[in-house]
Amino acid sequence: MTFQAPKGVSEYAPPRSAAFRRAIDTFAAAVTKAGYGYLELPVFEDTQLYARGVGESTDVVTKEMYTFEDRGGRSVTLRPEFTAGVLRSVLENGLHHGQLPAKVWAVGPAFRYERPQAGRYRQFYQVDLEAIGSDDPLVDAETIAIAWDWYRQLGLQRLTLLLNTLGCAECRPIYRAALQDFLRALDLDEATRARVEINPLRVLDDKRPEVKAQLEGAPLVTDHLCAACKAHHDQVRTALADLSIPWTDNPRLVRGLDYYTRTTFEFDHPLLGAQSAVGGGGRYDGLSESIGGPPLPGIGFGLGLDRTVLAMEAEQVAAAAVSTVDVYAVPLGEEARRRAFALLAELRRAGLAADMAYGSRGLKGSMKAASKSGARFALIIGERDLEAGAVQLKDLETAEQTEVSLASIVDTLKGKLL
RNA sequence: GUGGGUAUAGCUCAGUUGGCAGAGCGCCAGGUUGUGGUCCUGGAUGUCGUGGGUUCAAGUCCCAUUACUCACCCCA
Repeated sequence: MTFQAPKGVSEYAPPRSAAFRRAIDTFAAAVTKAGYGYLELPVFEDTQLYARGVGESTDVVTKEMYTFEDRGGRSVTLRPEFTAGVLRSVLENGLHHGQLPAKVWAVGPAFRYERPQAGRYRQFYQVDLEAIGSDDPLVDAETIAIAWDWYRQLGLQRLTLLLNTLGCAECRPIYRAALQDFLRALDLDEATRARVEINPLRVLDDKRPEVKAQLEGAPLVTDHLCAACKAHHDQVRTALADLSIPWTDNPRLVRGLDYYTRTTFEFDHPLLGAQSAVGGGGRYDGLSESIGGPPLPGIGFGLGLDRTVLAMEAEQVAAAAVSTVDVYAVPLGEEARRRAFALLAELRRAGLAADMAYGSRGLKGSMKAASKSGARFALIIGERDLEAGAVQLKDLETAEQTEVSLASIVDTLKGKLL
């Protein structure tokens, strides 16, 4: 073939796509029950929204964005994450003027120009959820619980929830200065030294052994929290404990986006190789103002669907392709094909899932197709049957076959299947 | 952006010191003139990633290139 999918994109064809769909459908049902409304968002935004929202110093903005100029000379960027666009939409649609928090969710692809590897794609999929306009720690706990329960519903047992707090505008600068003092004394490469000056917290996240070793005695946020942040953090943890959700406190958990304040969290899976974070999120109490909105606290998460599917496969809980049809018609001869085709539509209108053997295959081949379709019943329609005004109804599990009149076959099947 | 590995049928992969392009699975057909799953038999599908080079001869050796893949960085 001349064409292949662009480098680094993920795509889902049957039977793998079943797990992908199930993940989305399960999420949609769960968050709808928790009061979240659906947001259908553009897949690209004004480049400045991400530059200012996500943060000029982040890798996402400096080297991973799909940015281009449209024909009108506007700089637009394929979304590298959801939160900035969600907040923009909430503000633009005035949802923050209604009852708070404004609770919304979204799903779809996001884009980052990176070198692909296991679990990391240039076009990847996320479900996203945001609660905007409340600083109640119970809202933090609610979002975490929703993510946790979703993973459990999908059958995932081996996830670890990592939890941290990054402080607020009050206490973070003090901690930041203390951390910088510590980091400047270390033996670090040039890129990391630069990061110490721009965003020292992210140095804590470094996974290289030679750097990790030096970080042993680094000052921790949790020791520099103001009273309000400490109380907030404690209340989040108490709420999680009340829900029997296990977590691991990780004072080194930073996350790569600049807007996070207070609560941050991440879900890690042990079987995914290097890209082990299947989802993550946190609070972003200053984000609204940084994109020109009113002061408006918020919290949310993005959960990676690609990595979730990989985790489901690794834990062997990905849905096996289940039968999608109940009835499979097997016509013999041209006249029978016409009648079967019409009957098929009738069955579907009656609410039954039905398919038939298309093309001119022999009876044996058609029966094989019926068997492979996973249908419970085969409907054999031959010339002899048509003359008798009947069809042969075969139960493909028991191999039991009965003759049913054409006039009553739809009702008969409805009786058996609905 | 940096480093390693791989590329042969629809899929998973074998292919020896360079000597006729292979297996399993899947697909199709037949065994059974109107009956699936099991079984048996047969069949189709290949620019051996691409371009060059060495050689009487290249899937195999050399060079380049592209794609895929894993890891670093970072993140979903």
